[in-house]
Amino acid sequence: MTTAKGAARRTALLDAAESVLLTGGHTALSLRAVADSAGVRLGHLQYYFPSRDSLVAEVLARILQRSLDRFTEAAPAGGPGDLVTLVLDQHTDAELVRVFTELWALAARDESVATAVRGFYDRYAELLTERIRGHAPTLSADEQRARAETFIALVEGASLLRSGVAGNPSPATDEVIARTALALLTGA
Amino acid sequence: MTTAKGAARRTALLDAAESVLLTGGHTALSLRAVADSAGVRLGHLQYYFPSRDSLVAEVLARILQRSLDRFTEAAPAGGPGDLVTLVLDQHTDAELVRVFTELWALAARDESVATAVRGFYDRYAELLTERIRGHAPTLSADEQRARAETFIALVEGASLLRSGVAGNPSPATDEVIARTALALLTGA
DNA sequence: TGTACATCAGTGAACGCGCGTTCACTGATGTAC
DNA sequence: TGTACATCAGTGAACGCGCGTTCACTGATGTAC
Repeated sequence: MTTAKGAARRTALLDAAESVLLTGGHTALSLRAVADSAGVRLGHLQYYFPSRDSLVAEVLARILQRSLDRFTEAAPAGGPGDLVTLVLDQHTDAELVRVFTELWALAARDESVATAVRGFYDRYAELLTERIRGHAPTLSADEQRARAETFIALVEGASLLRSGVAGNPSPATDEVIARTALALLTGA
Repeated sequence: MTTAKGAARRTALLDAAESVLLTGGHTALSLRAVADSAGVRLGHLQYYFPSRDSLVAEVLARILQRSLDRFTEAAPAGGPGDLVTLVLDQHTDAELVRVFTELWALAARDESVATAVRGFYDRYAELLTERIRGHAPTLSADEQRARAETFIALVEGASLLRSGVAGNPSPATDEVIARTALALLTGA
C-alpha cells in the first residue's frame, strides 16, 4: 500500500514528465530527463514507474482525461456559439496544441498510445454528437455523428495550422473556421 | 562533378530512406537502417549525405515537392467537385497520410523541417486560393485565402481521423467532409 | 512504551545497445597530356 | 594509344554519448506484539 508521501511523489513525477514532454517534445521524454526535472535519481523514478512505457501510459491518460473533463464541465453552459468559442480557445492554447501534436506522433509509433488516443476521440465525438442532437434533432443519428467527426477534423486540423506546423493563424481564417464549425454543430 | 552512377545511387538512397520512413516511422529513420535498406555500408551512405540532417532534408523536400506536383497536375481538370474528390482520395492513401503524420511530428521537433513544411502549406494554400478565386470571384482576397486555409485544416484533420490516430473512417463522415470542403471552395 | 520486523522510499553503479560522426583506407573511373 | 593523376565510389573500424533496464544496497517509516 502506497503512503500519502508516495502518492504525492508519484503525482510530482507525472507533473515532471508532462513538463518535459511540453518543453522538449516526445523525443526529449527520457527517464533521465524526467528524473532530473523532478530532482530525483534515475533509480528512484524507476521505483515508481518500473518501465518507460508505464510512465508514458500514465502521463498520457492524465492529459486525455483532463482535456475531456475540461470539455464536459464547460460545454453544458451556453449555446452552440459558446461551444465553438470554447473549443477554438482551447485549440489556441499553444501548450495544449503542442501536446496533441506530440500525442499524434507518439500514437503513430506506439499501438498502446494509439488505442488511448482513439478512445479519447471516440468519447469526444460522442459528447459532440449529443450536443448536435440537441441543436438539430431532426438529423439522422448517422448524420449527427458524421458532423461531430467532421467538427473534430476541422478543429484538429486548425490546431495544426495555428501551431505553426502547417501555416500561420490569421483572424480571417479563424472567422471562417468558427463559422464552418458552427454550421456543423447547428445543422445549418 | 557527380557521375550518372553517383546520381542514380543518390536517388536509390533517398528511395531507401523514404521507404524506411514509411515502414517504420521517423523514429526508425536511422542512417544504419537506411544503409541496410539500400544494401550499402554505413560509411558509404555518409559519403553521399555527410550528416543525418542533410539526408532528412532531401527526403522531405522530395516528398513535399511530389505532393505539390501531383496537386498542380491533377487540379486544373474538372470542377470543384472533382478537386474535392482528388484531394480526399489523396488523403485516403494510407501511406501518404502516414508520411504526413510523420512530417508533422518531425516538424514539431526540428525547425528546419518546420520551415520546409510551412513553405509547403503556404504554397498549397496559394494554389487553392487561386482556385477559389475562379469559383467565387466576388469574395474578398482575404476571405478567399481564409477559405483555402480552412479547407486545408479540414482535409488534414480528416486525414488524422482516417489514419486511425483520431478515429475511424465512415462513409457518412466522408460525405459530410466532402460537402463541407465543397462549400468552402465554391463560396456557398 | 519498547522492540522487532516488514515494507516503503531513495541511492548509485553498472550493463548492453543503437545512435551519428570521424577517419584512414582501397579500388574504380574519368581526364589531361 | 598510353600513362599519370585527380576525383569518385565504397569499406571497415572505432569513438563517445544517451538511452532503458537491472540490481544490490541503505535509510525512513509504519505496524504487530
